[in-house]
Amino acid sequence: MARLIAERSDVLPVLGEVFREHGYEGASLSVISKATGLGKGSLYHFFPGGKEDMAASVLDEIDAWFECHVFAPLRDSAEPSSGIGAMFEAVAAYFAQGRRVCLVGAFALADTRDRFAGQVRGYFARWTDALSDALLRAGHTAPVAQALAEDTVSGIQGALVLGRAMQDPDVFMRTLVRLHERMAP
Amino acid sequence: MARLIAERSDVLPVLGEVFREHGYEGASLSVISKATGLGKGSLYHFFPGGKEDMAASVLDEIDAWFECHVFAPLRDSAEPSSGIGAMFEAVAAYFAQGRRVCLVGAFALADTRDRFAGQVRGYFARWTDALSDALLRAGHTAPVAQALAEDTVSGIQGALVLGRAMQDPDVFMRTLVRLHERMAP
DNA sequence: GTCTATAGAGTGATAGAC
DNA sequence: GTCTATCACTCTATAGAC
Repeated sequence: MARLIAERSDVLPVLGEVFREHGYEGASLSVISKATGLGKGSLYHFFPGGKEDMAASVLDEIDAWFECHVFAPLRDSAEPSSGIGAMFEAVAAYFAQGRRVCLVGAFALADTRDRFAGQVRGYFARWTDALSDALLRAGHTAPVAQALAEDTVSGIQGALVLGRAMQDPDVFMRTLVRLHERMAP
Repeated sequence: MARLIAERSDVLPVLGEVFREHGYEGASLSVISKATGLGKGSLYHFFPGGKEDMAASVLDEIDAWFECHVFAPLRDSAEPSSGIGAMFEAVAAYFAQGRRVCLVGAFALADTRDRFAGQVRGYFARWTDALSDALLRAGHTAPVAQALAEDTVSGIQGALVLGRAMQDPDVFMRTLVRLHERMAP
């Protein structure tokens, strides 16, 4: 019954949802095993480092997705405003209009921060840097671009927290619109 | 050896720090027992409902602190701007200038959201309502007051996430200053 | 004797590693 | 699937205050 269904890359999105729903500690191997349909043996074959390996791989995958759909457009768009527009669209889609939580943000708040400090920090550092760069090219001064970038990235995270807390995804989309409007030069 | 040291109310702040540091799932009874210096017997005497009871009591205590130092001043200050000023001061102190995380926000992002949904939601609902009320009395229109209140509360949460992620507490204080400035009528 | 606060051995269940 | 460690929790025992 070998090599029929799964590849490591097929498992990562499922793993991501499990960690999002249950958190790192709450995602037990039995929950993971059930969600992925893989036995513990297969899981340890794909992720020799166990649960920590799984979470780190999920963070890597998230980072790659944002690099491709958010950070790169911010840096590389000829027209910075279109890169910024792409960012807001990608973010709205990725977080399912506020119904989905940011795993990196959740890891930052929990004790998982220390365990995955480098990946957590890198994700947010690259995001704010890329956005600040785009805002600079859009005509803002360096300190304004820096402040706006910080406010926007943290505003997105805060809206995800508040939306989840209030059980109202609209909070997220409303906030996204206002954050975008504040960037008008 | 009875009735010498501890009262329930003495234990709550310690419990709060334990949950902040380790999260709900990560705060095992042995960690809690060690941190509080209380055996399981005492813990279950004070909190018959076990760990869930402990966390709910901590949330209640946090709520009471904010009610006293944040929500009430927002609602009751003769001069709304002084209530708002008091809020920013209390928030900076409570979150230790960004070195301390918001337990309610962390619970909102994790699977604990469902378990403590009412308390999590109530905390944020009362905060945004009280702030919106103060902003209204400060001269903003109702929709602007509502939007500003939402942006401010979520901005505070986001700054805590970003600051923790970047391991840079200054992010929080910078953001607090900017959030305050945006409220100028 | 009764009540409250305490400690901690002992429970079955379940965790993650392999 | 097997392993050991640890989980949340229960229960018994006991100290002192009334």
